[in-house]
Amino acid sequence: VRQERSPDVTRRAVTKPRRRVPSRYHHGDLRRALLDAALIVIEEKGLDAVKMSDLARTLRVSVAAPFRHFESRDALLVALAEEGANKMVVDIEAAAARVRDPLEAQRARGVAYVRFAVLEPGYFKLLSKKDILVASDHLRALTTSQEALMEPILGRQHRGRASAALAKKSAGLLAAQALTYGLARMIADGLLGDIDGDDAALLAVELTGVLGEGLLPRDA
Amino acid sequence: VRQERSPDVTRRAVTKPRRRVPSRYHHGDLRRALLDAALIVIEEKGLDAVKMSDLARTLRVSVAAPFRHFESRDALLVALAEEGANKMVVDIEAAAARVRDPLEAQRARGVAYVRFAVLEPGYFKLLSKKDILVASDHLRALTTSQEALMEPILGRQHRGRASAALAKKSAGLLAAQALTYGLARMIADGLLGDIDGDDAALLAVELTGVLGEGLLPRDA
DNA sequence: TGTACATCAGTGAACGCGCGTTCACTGATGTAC
DNA sequence: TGTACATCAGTGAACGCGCGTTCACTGATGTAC
Repeated sequence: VRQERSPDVTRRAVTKPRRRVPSRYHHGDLRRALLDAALIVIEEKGLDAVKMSDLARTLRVSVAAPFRHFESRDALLVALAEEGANKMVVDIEAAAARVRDPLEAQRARGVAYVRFAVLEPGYFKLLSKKDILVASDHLRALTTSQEALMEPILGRQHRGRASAALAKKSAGLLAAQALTYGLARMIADGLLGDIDGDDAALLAVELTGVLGEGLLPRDA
Repeated sequence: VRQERSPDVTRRAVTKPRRRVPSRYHHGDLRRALLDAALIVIEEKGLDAVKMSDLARTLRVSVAAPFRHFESRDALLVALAEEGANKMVVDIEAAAARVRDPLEAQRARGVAYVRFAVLEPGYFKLLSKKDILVASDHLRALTTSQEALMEPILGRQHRGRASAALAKKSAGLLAAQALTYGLARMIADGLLGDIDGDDAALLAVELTGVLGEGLLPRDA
């Protein structure tokens, strides 16, 4: 009994990426297809343009079918956001891992972040919707790092050099984040027109370069 | 005849800010009240929460009444955005005018921008909706400055020192904009939690300070 | 000062559409024997 | 290998609600004479 099932399961797993063509009744992998289609809609027309019925129509499936795979529209978007968050983290850490020096690694993260915003505008837009991020513990974790950086800067009690140094370091980190976040958002919001991933990365490199060296003349 | 009207008009203009209390049939200034109410809703619950019928209910007026003053919901939002854009420009230029040195003036603009984002979160959110900005020539003009900065940076043909210098200057300006835009957006998007205008301004001062001096140690 | 009339800014009821979601159903697939 | 049955993933029709917008109307206000 088990002998028969086991190979079956294996074969299916192996051939998974291949289309199952078939009867058009049972869709190959509707769940996957819904996520993919939604992402494309977000890229092209924004989050609000994602309609369950449109997705169904696009995939030539009845309007009720999507609800076999997602409890609600929100659930679909949250699932998509989680995929996006994973991809983003993987991309960014991969970029950082290629560099030894910690400061350069941080810079590489910033560049990768901007690049991600350009290459995956759908995911990026989705990941900047607060109400969607809040809907999942997994996603919430992504966004709770920045606040800690402010404390040393805003804390009025700069007693001693240690805390002044900490404030300076925090300000540097936050400046770097604000800069990369700002650049990414400017691009995503269309303020810089259409640009490709390479140009975006180049901009990120140049701007973080400015941040490193400073705007003011260095009169030794 | 004219003698009678003239003083009337004058008196009305002078006492305009005062409430006209009255019959509750003719609302004192429904147009103004609608804009104010919409702004509050945006601040508290976001743009999508602005419903014409809710505004009407809040102001104790029938659902049809708002349409006597605005052709459509969109028209109301555009009018509000125009007010916001005016206020923003006034605030920013006033801040810049207080400073002599051009570089410091630019920095003051950045600080004022961040402050505006915090003090007027409703206007700020509204002004970052692309489809609303596009709806008015007046607003479109606000957003078409950045793209020009990219050219010198991205232009592959860095022939001669002049263009290299230009690229450097553009990179500096764009870095400053990205940084302030990023900080403002981080705050508006709630990534930094609740902070007040003074803290926001302090953060902006500190971060632009970092940008001025540079992150890397200055080994003379 | 009083009256007629135009105009403005409300009312209240309803329309209509878009869209998420549900329901009872049915065809296809996999498993047990 | 063939048959019975459970289960899964579809269908198609409809519900229902939220909300922008419209329509014919009416009360209030200002102006002309």
